[in-house]
Amino acid sequence: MTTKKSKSENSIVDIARVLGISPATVSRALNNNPRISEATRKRVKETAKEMGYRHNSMASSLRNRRSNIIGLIVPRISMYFHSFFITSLQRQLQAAGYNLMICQSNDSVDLEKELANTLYSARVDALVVSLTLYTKDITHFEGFLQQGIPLVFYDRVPVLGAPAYIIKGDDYRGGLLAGNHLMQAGCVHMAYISGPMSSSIYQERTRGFLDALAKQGMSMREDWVYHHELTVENAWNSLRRLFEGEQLPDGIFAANDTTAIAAVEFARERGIRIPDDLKIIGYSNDPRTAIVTPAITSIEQYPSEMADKVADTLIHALQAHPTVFHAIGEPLVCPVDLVRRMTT
Amino acid sequence: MTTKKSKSENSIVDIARVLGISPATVSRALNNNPRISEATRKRVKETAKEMGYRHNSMASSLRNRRSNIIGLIVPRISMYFHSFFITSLQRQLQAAGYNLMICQSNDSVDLEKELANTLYSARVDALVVSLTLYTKDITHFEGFLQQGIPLVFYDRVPVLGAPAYIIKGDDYRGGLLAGNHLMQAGCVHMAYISGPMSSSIYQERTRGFLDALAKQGMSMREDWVYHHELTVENAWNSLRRLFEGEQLPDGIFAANDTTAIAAVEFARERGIRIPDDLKIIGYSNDPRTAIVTPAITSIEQYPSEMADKVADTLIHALQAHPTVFHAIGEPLVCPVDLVRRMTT
DNA sequence: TTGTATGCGTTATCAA
DNA sequence: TTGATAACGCATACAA
Repeated sequence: MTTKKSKSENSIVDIARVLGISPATVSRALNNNPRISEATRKRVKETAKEMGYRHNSMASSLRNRRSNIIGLIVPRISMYFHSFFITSLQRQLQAAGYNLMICQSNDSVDLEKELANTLYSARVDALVVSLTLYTKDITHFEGFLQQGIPLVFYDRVPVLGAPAYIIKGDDYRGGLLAGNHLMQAGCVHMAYISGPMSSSIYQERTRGFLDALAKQGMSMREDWVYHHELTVENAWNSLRRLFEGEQLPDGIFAANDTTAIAAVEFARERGIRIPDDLKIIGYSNDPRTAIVTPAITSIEQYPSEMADKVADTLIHALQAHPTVFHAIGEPLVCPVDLVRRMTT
Repeated sequence: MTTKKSKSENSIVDIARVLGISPATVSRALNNNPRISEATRKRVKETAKEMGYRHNSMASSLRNRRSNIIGLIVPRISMYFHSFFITSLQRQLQAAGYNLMICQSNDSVDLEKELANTLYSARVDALVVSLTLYTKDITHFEGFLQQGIPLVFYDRVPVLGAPAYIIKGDDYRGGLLAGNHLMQAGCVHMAYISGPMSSSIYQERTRGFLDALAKQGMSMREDWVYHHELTVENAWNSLRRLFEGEQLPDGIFAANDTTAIAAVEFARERGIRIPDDLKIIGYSNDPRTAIVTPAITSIEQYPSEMADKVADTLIHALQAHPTVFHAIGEPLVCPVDLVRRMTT
């Protein structure tokens, strides 16, 4: 490899000059426009290669009024669910000729707003968003709607709905499955550690879980329901409080796997036997749930399949396809499943 | 309702027309050019806001010949090391006004080439790359060098060097630490499960590990050294072969944590006691090593700190700073540390 | 089949 | 302090 810096770049105008033809012809030849002769096309492409020509996406985007870039705002790239979602989404979009501009909100509403504005200015052709835990107001996405730029919310979607494409997991059913499973396993005194109710996913998981219990005529001690960000530290704090009273819980529904793992470690430290004395179920089927001892029962969300749905929706919307893949504002709900392991 | 067709977008020309001033003035006002009066600036900004104006990065990029986009090619976004590296890098670059275009090569050389070309055409201002396991030829990055576009390799860097910025972990020392630690823990019959030697990181970890042993006058059975992609399946295959002979190993250096975790699970299944009968050390200090039982000793690579170095290098290079942060072609080597847990 | 002319929206240069 | 103009590189409508 050499470092030799060549003179300034060659444009289609330079190629045209060299070949003694017009820039328009060069442009058409390079874009495989059928109205150009095979001979010219070949000549142009060869010369372009020789001259080290590279297509300028910025100029092309400006002229075409489309960037071929799709924006993605995700709370945290390092979360299992999102990292697999992204991998799958990117593969699909790449194949369709789009590039992904991935940004992390880090669960900060302010940062989410800033990123939305940046991507708006960057003229992304579409925007895909999984909201922060605390996003209530979604006016920072209004510009996209007004400009008719396809907007897709997935997983953590606006609580109050939105005139956008909405693709979400069946969190209600996930909660229901968790509740039913714990009860079938014999739990009578259940605790629930959930994320903040400002997020759609925890609202629904909570509703599903409580409905499951209610259907069996069971109710929960209010002080055994915790709502906070589901970090390791917060989990331990809640677990300590949960186990400081007389009555001990015999089942815990942890609304994410990080919390479920913390619960397993907490139980180990306290010498609480799992699943005999305490049953635990997590959420997301993070691969970590399979490697801890005992392996944790969890709810699978199929991130790749959800990404496929998002990609399909995007591609249809971007091509202004006559039959829309699914209606704007009508949530598309993706299935979830219980994965039973050793903690229940 | 009138039939007035709502104009899709307002440009600075539209703002200029409304205010009866020139587009140049509008541009300068919006860019906080000091040669514009405070009054005008305020008037322009207010009107821009009212008219729902958004800056067009494509046009601006074309004119300025810089996109403010930095390309990133990473083998797999879901690997712990890379996902934390990305998070940190993105925060830094965001703060400096750059957007990241993240792409995954999925350890495919062909895809890496394609992505390099795409990002080249997309006119990224700089490119950051961690190579696939198999990339030997790096001519697909030559265009960047020829155009003087800053090119940074990190972690998995070109084996033969390159006239680019190179930032890597101290894999040689990591291997050395692993070897010394196993020997200090009393291991005499060690096995080594490594990734393909086509990758810089495994070359160096291997060299370090073998050097450590050699310094103590120890050598390794050649059939106890495995080289393959470090997946769960491959790990189990190698482990099975490793334990099918008469002589059993008393120590394993796994060149990544996925393999170390597999080794722990394998030992559990076989009833091999850890660390009594077998000691295990992994690489990367993936958080998973801390949650398996027993928790695994590993080598910390400090991904965030490496990202900081990459960000510093990029920002200096992009500003054509007189004092370059570090010389082109001279690898910047980042420290690693041993994190001792229960498997040694 | 190819050429001419124009404009996408912005900003740097030069002039006023 | 502001304005007029040109150009960044490309792709299209229209003309030939």
